[in-house]
Amino acid sequence: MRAGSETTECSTGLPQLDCLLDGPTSRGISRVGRLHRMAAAKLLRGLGLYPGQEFLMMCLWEAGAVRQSELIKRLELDPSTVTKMLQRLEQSGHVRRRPDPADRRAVLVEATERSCGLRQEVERAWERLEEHTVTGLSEAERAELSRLLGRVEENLCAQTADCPPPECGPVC
Amino acid sequence: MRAGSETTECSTGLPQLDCLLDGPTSRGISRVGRLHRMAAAKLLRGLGLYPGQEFLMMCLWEAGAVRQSELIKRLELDPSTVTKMLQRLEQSGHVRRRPDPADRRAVLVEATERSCGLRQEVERAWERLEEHTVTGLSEAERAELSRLLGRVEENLCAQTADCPPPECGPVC
DNA sequence: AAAAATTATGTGGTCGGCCAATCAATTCGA
DNA sequence: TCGAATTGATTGGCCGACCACATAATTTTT
Repeated sequence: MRAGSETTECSTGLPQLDCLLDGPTSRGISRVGRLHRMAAAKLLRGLGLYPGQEFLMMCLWEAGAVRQSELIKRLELDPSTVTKMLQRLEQSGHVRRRPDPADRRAVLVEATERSCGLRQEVERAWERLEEHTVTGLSEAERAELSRLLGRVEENLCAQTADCPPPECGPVC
Repeated sequence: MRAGSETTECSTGLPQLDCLLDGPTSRGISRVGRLHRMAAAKLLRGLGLYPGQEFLMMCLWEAGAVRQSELIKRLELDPSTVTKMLQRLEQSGHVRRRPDPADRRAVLVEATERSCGLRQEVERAWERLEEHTVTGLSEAERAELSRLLGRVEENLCAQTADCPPPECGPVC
C-alpha cells in the first residue's frame, strides 16, 4: 500500500490499528450502550415498539393516567423528546391523550386498552435482554456490575443535572 | 388525587413509583449510556463536534487517508451512518474526500489540516470524560468495570453480528 | 389587582443511528 | 468471455434525543 507517503496529512506516528482514544471505561460504555440499544430494538421490533418507548409505556401501564410533566420527570428526558414520542405513540394507537380538566396547560396521558396486551410481552422481552446481556457472568459479577454502573450513573448525573439534590452533602 | 378511580385503564396494582421493568444491568446500561453520551456531547460541543464524530476523527488522525469502507469496519457502524457523518464533517471542514484511483467505487477520506489542531483537545476532553466517569472508583473497581463491560460487549456482539468470526471456536 | 416569574407543552431544527432499497464497479464462476 | 454474485457507497425514511425558542396557563410577588 502506497498510502502513507504523501497523502497522509496528519499521521503522527505509525498506524496503530488498535484502540485509539484512551479511556477503557468510556470506550466500553459507548460501545455497550449502542449494542445494548440495538439488541433492545431487535427484541422490541416484533412488538411494534422502538427502543425508549418501552420505558414510557411501562410508566403508563403501571401508573394509569398520568400528567405529561410527571412522565417527563420520571423518564428524565427532555420535554420535547417526550412530546414527540407521545405524538408517535398516539398515532400508532398505544396511547391516548386528553386535556387535564384541573389545569388547562397540562395533558393527561394513558395507555390504550389495546396496548395493555403488550405489557407482558415487553416485560418478557426485557427479561430476555437482561439474560442475554449478563450471560456468562456469575451472580457476584452481575451484582458488582450493577453496583458499579450505579456509581458511574451518580458521577455522570452530578453536575450534569439535578438528580439527587446534593444540598451540602458529606463534603461541603 | 382522584385519578386512579375510573380513568385508570391498565393499573394492575398499586402505583409503585419505583423502578419498573426489571433488569438491573440493562437498566443501568441504558441510563449510563445516555448520560455518558450527554456528557461527551457537552465536552465536545466547544470543539465543534457532535458525539460519535470523535471516534471517526480519531481514526482519520491516526491512520491518515483511509477508504470509507475501512472506516465503516473500524467504527462498526452502519454504512449509511458513516456516509452522512462524513457529509456533515466535510461541510464543516473537518474532512476531505476524493475518489480512490485504485477502485472507482471507493472513496478516500482524510482529515483536513485545520482539523488536526483539534486532536489534542479531543484527546484531553476524552480524558476528562473518563476521569469524570470513574471518579470515586478505586483502581481495582475501574479495572473490574472495564472487564465486565468487555464481557457484556461480547455477549451483545455475539449473534447480533459478526464481531470475532467464530469459525469453529472452542465449542464447535 | 397587576406585573413578574414559573410551569406545561409544543415547534423547528440538528445529529447519530438504524433499515430497506438502489446503483455502479469489481470480482468470481461456469 | 460473459453472466452472477459481491463490494462500496448513497438516498430516503424513521426514531430517540438534544437545544433554542415560543406560547398559554398558572402561580407568586409586589
